[in-house]
Amino acid sequence: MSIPIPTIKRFPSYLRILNQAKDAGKKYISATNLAEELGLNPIQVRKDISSTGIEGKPKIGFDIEELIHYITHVLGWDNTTDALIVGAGNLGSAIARYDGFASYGLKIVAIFDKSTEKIGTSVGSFTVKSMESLNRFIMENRISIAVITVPAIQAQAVCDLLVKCGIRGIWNFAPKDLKVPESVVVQRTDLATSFAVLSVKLSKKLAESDDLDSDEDMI
Amino acid sequence: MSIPIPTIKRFPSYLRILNQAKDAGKKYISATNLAEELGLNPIQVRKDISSTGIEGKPKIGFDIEELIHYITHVLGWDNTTDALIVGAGNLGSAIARYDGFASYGLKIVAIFDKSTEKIGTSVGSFTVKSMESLNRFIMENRISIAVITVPAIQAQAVCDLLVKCGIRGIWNFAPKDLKVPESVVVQRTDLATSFAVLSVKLSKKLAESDDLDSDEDMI
DNA sequence: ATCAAATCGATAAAATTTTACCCGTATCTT
DNA sequence: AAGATACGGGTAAAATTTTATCGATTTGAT
Repeated sequence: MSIPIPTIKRFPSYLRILNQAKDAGKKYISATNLAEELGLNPIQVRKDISSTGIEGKPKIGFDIEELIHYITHVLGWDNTTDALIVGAGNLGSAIARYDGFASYGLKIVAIFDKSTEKIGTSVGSFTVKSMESLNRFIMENRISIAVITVPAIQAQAVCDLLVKCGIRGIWNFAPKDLKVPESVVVQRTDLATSFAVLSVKLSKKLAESDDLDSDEDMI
Repeated sequence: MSIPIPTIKRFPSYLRILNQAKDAGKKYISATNLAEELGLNPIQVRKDISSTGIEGKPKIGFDIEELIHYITHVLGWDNTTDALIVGAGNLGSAIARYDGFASYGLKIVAIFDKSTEKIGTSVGSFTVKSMESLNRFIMENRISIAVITVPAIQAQAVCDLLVKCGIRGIWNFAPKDLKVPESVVVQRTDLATSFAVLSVKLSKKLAESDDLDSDEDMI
């Protein structure tokens, strides 16, 4: 019944390819095709798709529209959710200006910062609001998702405040593991984590090619 | 011998806590302690640490300095690697201005863009360079890592160019699954993927608390 | 109309990752 | 000095995720 997290993580990539294929005028796509496009195992793609309950046709593949519809629904991206950003630094500003969230069903509606120098200035189409106005804003606009882009040292305090204001989902870009009550969901997006994987894979790869080099020398 | 990817992904978090503890003047830390700090299972922490070969002392824990040293080494963060950014948009600029990469052993040394309007302008402490100068720059400075922050539609072309120039590791922020030769490593950092997980967990959580609410109504 | 090729779906095997369990050891308390 | 406690380490079990296998189905070609 519940869909594995790794599958959830692949869904956005599927969506990208599917939308691309749809735009290209295609009506069906096979798991094999999707897999090639993403560098995945076709069997895995079929399994992922099967978790949505959608059925395909042998020799044809899956109905693209149907896949898009169901995956979007499973991700909850078919309804737009309003969110706010706390932290108008480099990253927060970049996120505020990014216009690609619409396709994730996410709509940034405000950005907050505690610095008096930033309050009132504009970031993209927003005017930076004060932390004092945060509580009221969340209540009045029934916001349930917040994006944290403050420095690590302030992250927990901001998080606590957000939770107190009733925020239920936190997308955390600060390099800090936040503690929240059981009723709140935190998802961390950490550059360090991502880069760690790149670092290790790269060293391994470089070591491999060094090995090859020395092998070749021996010929 | 080879360390599991999930372990690698947890290492940066360990490092953060360890450095924090070190700064607080502590000399030892237990797996239990680390686990609490990060919301992990202590057994898992011990297992992760055991993959570095470091041994702890019962009732005391692990030597913090030693842990920091080994984890940093495993991640290859003990030597600084130069990297460049391609794409001086919002995200590229934010990354160029971010000064936290030093602790990952990563040093951004230049930023490139194809837009004639951006070339020559400054982003943080850098001056945006032209794509024409990319090849020469990579050669002369022996760059092996590149960060891609161009729009999805240009990502593959930029990637191909980088590979041709000899780049071996690509940190891809574009929402696109890049195809590269076997000798090149790509790591994608995708906002959509991260947000997908948040979306699904949040809907589940909200559904749960709805259930609770209705349960309570029945009392 | 028959056969080959492509693909799906279900089940099971393999691989990976997480968690449990038990024992030994160092420290602290009384 | 004895015993309780906190913790590490090793082995094994459990859970999760990925991959393989095989039969069934649809299409297109001969």
